[in-house]
Amino acid sequence: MSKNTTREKILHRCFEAMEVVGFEALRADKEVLNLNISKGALYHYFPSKLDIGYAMVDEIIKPMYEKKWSDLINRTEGIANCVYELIETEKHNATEKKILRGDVLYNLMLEMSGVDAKFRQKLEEVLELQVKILQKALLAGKNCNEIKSGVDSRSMSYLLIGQLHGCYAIAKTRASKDVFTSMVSGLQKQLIDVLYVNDPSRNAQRATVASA
Amino acid sequence: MSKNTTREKILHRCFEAMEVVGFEALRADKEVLNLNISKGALYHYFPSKLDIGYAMVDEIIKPMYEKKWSDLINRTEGIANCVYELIETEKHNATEKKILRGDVLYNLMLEMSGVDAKFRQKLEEVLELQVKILQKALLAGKNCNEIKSGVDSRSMSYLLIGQLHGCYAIAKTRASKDVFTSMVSGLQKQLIDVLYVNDPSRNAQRATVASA
DNA sequence: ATTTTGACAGACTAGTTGGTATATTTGTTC
DNA sequence: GAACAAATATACCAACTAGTCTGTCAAAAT
Repeated sequence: MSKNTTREKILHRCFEAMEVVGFEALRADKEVLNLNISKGALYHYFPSKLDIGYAMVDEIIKPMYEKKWSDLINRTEGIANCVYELIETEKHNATEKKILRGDVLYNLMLEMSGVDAKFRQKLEEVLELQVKILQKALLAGKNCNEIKSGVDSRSMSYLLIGQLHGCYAIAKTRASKDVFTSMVSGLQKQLIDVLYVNDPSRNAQRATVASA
Repeated sequence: MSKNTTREKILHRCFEAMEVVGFEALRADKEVLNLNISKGALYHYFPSKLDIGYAMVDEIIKPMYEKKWSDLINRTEGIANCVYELIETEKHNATEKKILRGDVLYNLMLEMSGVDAKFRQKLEEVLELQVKILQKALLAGKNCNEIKSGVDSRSMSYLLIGQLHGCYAIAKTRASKDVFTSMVSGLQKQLIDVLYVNDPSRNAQRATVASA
């Protein structure tokens, strides 16, 4: 987390740039030059541009998306509500600028999955990590009778992640935050029908989701 | 449709290449060289690479996605079934290779929406075209009591397109056709709960979808 | 018949790319 | 303080990029 070492400074700077322009359009040397780090230092820490990409996925993106769903980890009750609130958070975190950029992971997935096998594999890991968290949570939700017993937790987890992706993608092309929030709201409504035994949007109780 | 003229040959060759590698990675001059068309000819018909992109969207992609939903156009009955079958078609058309490539439009949306404003606008048009067809169909579906009256046809149309996108995106990174088909099946199940008055998957009657 | 035009050919250019070679500095170990 | 390795700087490079330039050639217009 500390950005003290040269390597970490390089990594975070490149990540910030890549968030905006994508991986292929990232000019790593020019980015680090703005930090008064030379090309020599860059290639001292990373043998190639792709290796910077791998490191970004492993060291920044993966933890980022684990944290995103962290409220669900090891939770045994209030699952339905927690899932609902996490999706709600997604809406609240959206800004016009972020929507134009889209979601880093999703962008990378589409950009790099077909370009480099190792990159694809690393992105798949991040995807799988999220799916596993969700899957476990949905299973727990079924156990405490919050989530309908008919749903297959694994495929539902994939679908949920994919659906969120869809919202980002459409909103990016529509270039509208409102499109995003209304699509996510639509998604939530759908989930209420499909997933939940009770309607979590009716829970007036304070959000069980920590603001960490 | 006829690929007889030089311009059309250029356009279709570039499109085929772009389907695989994306727009930025497309080397238009090298592609057309394989057709024994020179760089001079290329830049005779298109002032810039971006203009090739615009033409591809307008002249190839847009009609392609209109055709995709064409069975719904002006339909006044059997809407629910038709939507269901069109999604079913999506599954059947999937091949391992196609899934690795992903969906052309969705790929372009993520790649180009943030890069070039005119490109974004043209992609938005294709999106809007699809949404309008779906929206009209859902509305008609409500009229003939096939589709639940509670659904907002416009936002549901967006969501549906987005959800399909999500399936493509995840399946691309998971590099698996099976992931795609199972996600789409999950989506269909969801739609049955959310959208339809009756369950169209139970309609054993021959598909109302023409194979055109 | 001559000029004009549209369709093409292909060598060339200016700029950029990711990456390397080599040199120098800094820190560490004996 | 000599020896050695890690860290950093910088000039350089080959490959590649989109796009341009000049020119040819055949058909149409005058």
